Amino acid sequence: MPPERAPAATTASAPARPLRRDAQRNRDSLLAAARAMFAEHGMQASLEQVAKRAGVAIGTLYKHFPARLDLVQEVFAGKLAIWVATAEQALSMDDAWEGLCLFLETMCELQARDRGFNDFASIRLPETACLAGQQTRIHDLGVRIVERAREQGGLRPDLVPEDLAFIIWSHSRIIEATDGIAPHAWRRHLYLMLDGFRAERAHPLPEPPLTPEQLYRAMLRLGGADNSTD
Amino acid sequence: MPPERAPAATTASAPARPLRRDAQRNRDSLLAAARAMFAEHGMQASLEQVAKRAGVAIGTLYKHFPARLDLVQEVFAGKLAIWVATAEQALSMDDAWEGLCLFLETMCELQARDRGFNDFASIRLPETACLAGQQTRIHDLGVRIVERAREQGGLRPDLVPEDLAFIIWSHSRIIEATDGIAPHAWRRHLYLMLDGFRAERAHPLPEPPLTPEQLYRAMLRLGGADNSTD
DNA sequence: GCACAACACGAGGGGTGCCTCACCTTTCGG
DNA sequence: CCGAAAGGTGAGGCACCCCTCGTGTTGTGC
Repeated sequence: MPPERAPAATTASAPARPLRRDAQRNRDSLLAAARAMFAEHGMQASLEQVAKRAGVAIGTLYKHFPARLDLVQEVFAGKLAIWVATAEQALSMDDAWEGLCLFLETMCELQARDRGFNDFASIRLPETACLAGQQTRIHDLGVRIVERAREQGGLRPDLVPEDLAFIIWSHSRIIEATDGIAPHAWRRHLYLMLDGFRAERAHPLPEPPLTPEQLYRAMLRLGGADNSTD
Repeated sequence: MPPERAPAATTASAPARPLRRDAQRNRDSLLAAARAMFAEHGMQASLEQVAKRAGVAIGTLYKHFPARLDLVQEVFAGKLAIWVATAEQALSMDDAWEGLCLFLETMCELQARDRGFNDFASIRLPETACLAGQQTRIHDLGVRIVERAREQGGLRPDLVPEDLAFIIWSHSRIIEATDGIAPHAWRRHLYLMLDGFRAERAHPLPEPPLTPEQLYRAMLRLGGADNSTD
């Protein structure tokens, strides 16, 4: 267990100990290749394919990114930052309902453009991961966006932040199905769901929401820990 | 390409040429094992595991079911029949909206109880498959259920039968996420979506529905035909 | 321009899963 | 009770993927 990893500047010079020039070049190729592979094939894309696409041996990939998650996190750090920024913008809007729409639409658009991010949004990183903090931040912002929309009266009062997971998961599969066939279909689904989210004329729901623990466990599981039945 | 397959009595005596007793026994074990494996692990469960669970050699499995789809179809024929029967019942109800609810709730419940059926419901079988006709029947019944609910005024007028695929796909992922953690969570999501489906809550949708061709292609793709990017 | 640390390489061991086929074993009709 | 046909078997070929590590290469500071 390596006690620490350098903050890992994504492309440019690093402060601590600048990589050798060939190392930096390979690292960049790997990240570009991974970005492309993950976008096309999802977060589970073969690392050997990534290395091949980067024009680099598999051992080199493992030298730079000992675990798949190291690669995943560097690849998606940027999009996660966009997501966070959008959430902050959404919270700053006067109309909380419009803020919610902006938040969800941006989130779904990020998912739709990148099957890797689609997977990434559905899971929860282990607490030791360096992006775990950003994920927590998104979570907190989401809570506030939902609560504000509820308080302003646009959002139905029985809707809780955990319900947003339904949107993420729904989209995850809808995008898998329609990607390349009907690239904007997800938006129709989103607005159907949003109509279900509105306060006006809401009907009672038959089940309580997920508890935070249930949500956490579900997202962890989608991440990787196999709880098989054996 | 064998020109025909016997209608394949699921467990009992077959009319054409009764299987040898050991063969029948093995066949039944295989079906039981496959039912269990598919229910736990989805339609992609390892066939070698299925054979092992049935206490039978892998070659025997392939002798009875030369292609995975042969096994899948026999396993899910029963549930598909239940689905069809429910759809017919839904159509016979006076209140079309309640019919729609019954139809969707039963469908989702079948999905929730069986990860294999969850996958199965999301795909379209190739036209040569022996259950393809039943799938077409479900599709037709779904169309009539939706149209009737629209005509009676409960369902929003801009909702088309193809939109039901959103529910199937959504649930597919939600069940993957929450199975064993929050076993009824899917119902909350279903009723949120249903609120979005009601005529009284409709707001304009930003995208046209999937065309039947798009839907068909999307479901075919989830089935298996890889359209890779190479 | 040298020497050594940093790095790249890729064969190879381990795992999983698909599917086939040559060779036994069992059943069942006569 | 026998023998032929139906059926069962599982090693093995193939493909994929994971990850490691001993060896060879290259950049860089002096």
